[in-house]
Amino acid sequence: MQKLTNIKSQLKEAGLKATHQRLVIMNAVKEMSDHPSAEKVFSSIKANNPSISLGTVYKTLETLVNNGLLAKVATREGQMRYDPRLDNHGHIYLTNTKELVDYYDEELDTLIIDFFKRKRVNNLKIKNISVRINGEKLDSNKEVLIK
Amino acid sequence: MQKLTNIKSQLKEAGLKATHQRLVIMNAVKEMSDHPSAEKVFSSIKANNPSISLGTVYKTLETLVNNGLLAKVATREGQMRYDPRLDNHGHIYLTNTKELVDYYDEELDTLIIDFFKRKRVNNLKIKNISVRINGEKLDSNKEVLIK
DNA sequence: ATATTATTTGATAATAATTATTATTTAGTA
DNA sequence: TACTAAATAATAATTATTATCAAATAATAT
Ligand SMILES: [Mn+2]
Ligand SMILES: [Mn+2]
Ligand SMILES: [Zn+2]
Ligand SMILES: [Zn+2]
Repeated sequence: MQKLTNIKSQLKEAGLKATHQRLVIMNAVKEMSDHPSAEKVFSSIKANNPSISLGTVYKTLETLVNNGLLAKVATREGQMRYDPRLDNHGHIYLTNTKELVDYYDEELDTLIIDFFKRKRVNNLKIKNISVRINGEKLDSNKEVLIK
Repeated sequence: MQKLTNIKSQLKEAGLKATHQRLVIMNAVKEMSDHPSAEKVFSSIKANNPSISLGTVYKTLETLVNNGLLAKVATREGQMRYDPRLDNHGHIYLTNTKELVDYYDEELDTLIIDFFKRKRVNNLKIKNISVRINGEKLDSNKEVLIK
């Protein structure tokens, strides 16, 4: 598993100890494509790592976020999810399945960036602008796609 | 107070009993311009209405949302806030002060709507699209404004 | 106006998600 | 291989929110 070696160096680079727990948790978030919650990460790793506690999962995810290795995003219902993609992108939240799907579109990015470039922003330091699409997944077997 | 009479008819129209609690809570959300949490609504009304309980505030806000009289929006940190504005609009979340500020812009709306009109949307029924701006408020006394 | 009744409320308990505490363990270093 | 600061496991605590249910009340009928 070459991936774990890569994660190991990411941790080192961030000045974090490369513990087994961090490797496993970081790897789990990267493998789960739908922005897992802490609970989801916990249950995905527990078969192979029964000794890792839920508290450690929460604390580790927080550490990874604070050190810029993961992003954190709230669902419309207010639950926190973890995102291995660090670049700015949008999300589609499927209200019926609670899936959170990435949405990338160069053109939309440009459109929005250009739009705000033309605006006067008073008393605000913008950190990021994101588009969120809420909707219902129609066929739960098929993928959601906007293209 | 003419406002309360108006709220009363909104409640009736929605098929809800116009209770004192509902009038007071709805009025409080409308008066507080920064999308209050249930706790904030509770503390804003408790001086004049010491008998209204926090549970009632939560349940009433939920009822008002379910009947289309209020909207509900999660902050980036996952807490729920209540919004008296029902039309589709964006929000600016001020991470330092936790204020949630409305952002209206016709032009941006049109831009986004037109953009998605040109897209193929597969297996998804879009309910709404919103733009969220996260940033830091620079001077806590002055207002945030994008124009 | 009063009685009737389905709804709503207040008090309280319960739950869900997350964070804190602390003794024990471990990764990185010497 | 030993040392030590940092991390973890187990557990308790907290925060935000929802559920329960007996008592109160708004809307309707008399
Ligand atoms: Mn708008
Ligand atoms: Mn929550
Ligand atoms: Zn994402
Ligand atoms: Zn708003």
